[in-house]
Amino acid sequence: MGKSRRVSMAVIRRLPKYYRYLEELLEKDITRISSKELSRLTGFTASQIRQDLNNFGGFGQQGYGYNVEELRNALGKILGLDRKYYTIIVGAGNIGQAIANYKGFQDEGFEVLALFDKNPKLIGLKIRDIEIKDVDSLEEFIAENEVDIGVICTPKEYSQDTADRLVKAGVKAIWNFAPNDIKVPEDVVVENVHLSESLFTLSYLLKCYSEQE
Amino acid sequence: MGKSRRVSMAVIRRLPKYYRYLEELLEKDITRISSKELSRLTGFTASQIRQDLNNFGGFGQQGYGYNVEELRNALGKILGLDRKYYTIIVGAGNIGQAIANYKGFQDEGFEVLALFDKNPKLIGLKIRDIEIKDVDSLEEFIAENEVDIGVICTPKEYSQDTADRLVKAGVKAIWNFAPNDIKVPEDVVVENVHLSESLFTLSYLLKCYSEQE
DNA sequence: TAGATTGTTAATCGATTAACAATC
DNA sequence: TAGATTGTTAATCGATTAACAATC
Repeated sequence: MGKSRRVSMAVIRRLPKYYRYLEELLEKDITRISSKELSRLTGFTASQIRQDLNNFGGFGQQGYGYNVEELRNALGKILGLDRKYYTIIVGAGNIGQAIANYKGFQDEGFEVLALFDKNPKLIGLKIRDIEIKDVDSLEEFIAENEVDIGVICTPKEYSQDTADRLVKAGVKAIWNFAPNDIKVPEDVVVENVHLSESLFTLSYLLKCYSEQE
Repeated sequence: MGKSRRVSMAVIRRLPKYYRYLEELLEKDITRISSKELSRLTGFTASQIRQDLNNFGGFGQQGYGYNVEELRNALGKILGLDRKYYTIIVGAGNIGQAIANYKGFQDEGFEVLALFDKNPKLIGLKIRDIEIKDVDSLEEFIAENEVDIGVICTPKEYSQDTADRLVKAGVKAIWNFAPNDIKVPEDVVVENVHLSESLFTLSYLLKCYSEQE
């Protein structure tokens, strides 16, 4: 049923933000919202919001706006949050452990099944009740468990090798925290979190602002 | 000397990636590179790369390309990486500790002076040799130390209050890991790392790919 | 010199904004 | 009904790509 033209990445990256604000509104027991009000919250223009949403369907009603709960649910479905995802984390260092510890993802349906590391001092330890396993058993684990998402938290030297192993074992989605890019086949999706790029952007902006004075 | 028209955010966000690949080339002792080769590495078009760089000056040479070291240094200067930054981290939970532990930032000139938390069990502990202090002493610390960047790693309930306090104390740049947006005055720059938005984008993309089959 | 590759201008493409008829 | 606000089309704006003269 893929009737629609492909939705642009610019739109897609705004969806989670809409979803987040709708969750917030729902918590405050607000039942309806107009694109104008949503514009004030998100900083996007009302026109853009209506355009974005209409990529996926007409969720609103003239003269009324949008029902918060309906729109939240619709966006959740669009984002694929209406199901559970099983994840594993490769690299049980600082970032790997921090992600395993973070409960927010669990609440949204992303469950961490296991951590993997090659450091014998870490293997066998538990983060919450998630075991750190020997990375040598990675393929075996994936073969025996449904793994939807592989999270790469290794140093950059191992990120490509880890990606290759995950892909070969059948993982179709990778969340990459290693500070370099990885190559994967076309049917595998990668989302990068390049923290240093984010930090460098901040330092650029800070420089610009201080020069203005 | 602000001669140039303002550079678009799209360009700015590509600069750290150029910088990263140039560092990599330098490590491999490669001395020159053309926009065409850089295109192969980064995935951006050669035309775009030349356009991007020419926002800041003519770093290349016809028939030759770019000198890797020169361009790396030029980009480092543009990004503001030719100086040291003093940072503090507010919120010494999983993510706060992970960032404090990560040595990569230190190597690029970002030094963590202190962590702050309100949990008495954490106050007094050290991450590497960085002390976790009582968040009540935040203002005092900023008054007595040069703090360029404040990193917010608190739960979402405290992010706005933390931002307000940092801003009031004179901090001009905020790196925000809390899963919500914060409001700051115009002369303060904020860079968000919204991990759940990143994860939701991944789940959207995974859904799209699997539906195609 | 001939070949390569830049810097830059012009052309294209896509995304955002504006406008408004439809309608709740 | 009158007012509000959507969905959608058209207009604008900005970013990317193509092309090529300049020149190392």
